[in-house]
Amino acid sequence: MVGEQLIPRRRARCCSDEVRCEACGLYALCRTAGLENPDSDLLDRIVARHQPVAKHEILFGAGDAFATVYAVKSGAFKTSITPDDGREQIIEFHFAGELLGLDGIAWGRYPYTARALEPGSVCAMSFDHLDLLGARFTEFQSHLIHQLGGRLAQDQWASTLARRYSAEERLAGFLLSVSERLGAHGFSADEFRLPMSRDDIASYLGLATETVCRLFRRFQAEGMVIARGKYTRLCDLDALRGLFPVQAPGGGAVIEVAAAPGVHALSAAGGGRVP
Amino acid sequence: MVGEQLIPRRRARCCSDEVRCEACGLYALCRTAGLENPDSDLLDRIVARHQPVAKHEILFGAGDAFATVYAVKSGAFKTSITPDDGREQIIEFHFAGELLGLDGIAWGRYPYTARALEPGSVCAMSFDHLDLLGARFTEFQSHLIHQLGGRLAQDQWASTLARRYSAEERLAGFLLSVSERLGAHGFSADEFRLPMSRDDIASYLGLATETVCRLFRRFQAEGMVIARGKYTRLCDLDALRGLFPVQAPGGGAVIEVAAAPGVHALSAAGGGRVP
DNA sequence: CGTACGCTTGACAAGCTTCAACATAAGTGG
DNA sequence: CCACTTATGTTGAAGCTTGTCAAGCGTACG
Repeated sequence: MVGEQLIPRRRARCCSDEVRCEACGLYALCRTAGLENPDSDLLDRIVARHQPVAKHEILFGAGDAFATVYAVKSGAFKTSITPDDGREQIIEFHFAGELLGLDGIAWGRYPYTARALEPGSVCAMSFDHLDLLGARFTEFQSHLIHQLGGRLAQDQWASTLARRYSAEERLAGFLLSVSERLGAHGFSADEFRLPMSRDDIASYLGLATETVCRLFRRFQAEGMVIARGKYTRLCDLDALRGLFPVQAPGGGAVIEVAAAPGVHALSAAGGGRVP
Repeated sequence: MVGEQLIPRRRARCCSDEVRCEACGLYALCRTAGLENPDSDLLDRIVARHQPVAKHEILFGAGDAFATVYAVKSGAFKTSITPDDGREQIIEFHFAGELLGLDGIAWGRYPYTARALEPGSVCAMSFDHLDLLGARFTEFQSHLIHQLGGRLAQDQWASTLARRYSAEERLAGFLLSVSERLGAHGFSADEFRLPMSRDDIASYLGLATETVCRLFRRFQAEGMVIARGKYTRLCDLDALRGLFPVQAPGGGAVIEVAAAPGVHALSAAGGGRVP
């Protein structure tokens, strides 16, 4: 009997730094596994919740056997690979509410290393004992397919972004993307802490650290942002959108779909919007 | 009763330009739908096989409702979007044996346009009547999850490639990727026809057409490739790998996994290799 | 056989990286 | 709590890669 005690949908700190379950990428999967039923301990056998993670802690390493999908509850992570030349290449950043490790499903191993950018917590869903789900397994898969499909479209987009655009456009696109993703999970969309270093941003965008620095300075001189260290405020979203005019397809769709109740992943075209 | 007549696993032209079913990305899904049983017409109600496609023909357009996943049987396709500025941006190329349209699953619409680069044929799997699969639906989903996971890892990789590397490295990586993908589906890995224009390659790699031209010429001058128009021969794979030292993760894994019999998608860590 | 499109090549300009030096912030031990 | 050390961030100048513009060439297709 763990029940509500371990599922604090609304914690004391309402505007806490921890994402609500309803806004988490794992929500649909957890719900399938019995989240809605406090008496069921099925969920607890599949999902280890609220695991604290220290800064710089490694969640999984490149090549580790795939067994778990993580959801970031609070804090932020980076995924990266380190080729032979030793220079770390950032693959993606992962903020509260987003999933980590899905890419390992096909290969059976995680293709990159996941490391915490700051202290935080995760929920860990074990994929080893999904047979416990029984009849719910099919529904579970449907939600998983939705998650994968959404990530696929998002990554195609990020890939295209990186190829086509100039340094200025990339940084604008990056800031807008962070803003949108934080906003989609219930955090402030125009004022936040960028938990990663300038080096990480540069690696992610395929630029030199110095270029990122200069661009932050220029954006600030032009009144578009205020950047003091990791603290970042987007003052003029429209100006940033002017620099990066293309809207990401399905940016927030992952969440909408995942949170929509009763969606049949393979036939529904997005389902209804979450109020 | 169509049976074997419509499933020519070995056509008259053994080394035909058409990929074998066993090497096709849809194979595991087709098998689930009854490919192994010639008497079953279930497959025919779900998959429209060997549809001819003319050069430049559009398979689906950006924004069209998602209903079908295509497998390229022969020929090649490009997927692209055309933003407001009117300049077409290539998202990805798709060769024989590869899937098209998976990205539409989450959004319910195809996020880009798919167009034939040359005359070819496709198999079209309708996602509207999957309820026909009945008890096999779960297995079907497992294979689908594998496909999605594989594509996810591959796209992460392509994205990273585009960001980090110089023009020279990108073209080397591109040629190696084409080589590997063609080889994985039973075609020659060091001598092939590049069906797309230099413009398309440039757009895909985020370079100017002229840069791609100059690089082809330089590669040829250095004896790494022979390029006469679309005909391409990779003479020195090792030299190319020297330019682009990082191995793509799970490059051929999609096929291996999809073709492996009886793999349970969510638990198997890659399964056995296909002989 | 002719025309149109794609491909190739050259000259120049711009943007970004690299290298180097310095400033600031974050961590560490006395 | 402060001084020291190390990592991270910022700024400037020089050079190289790549894009842009312009023109000529080859080839494919009607």
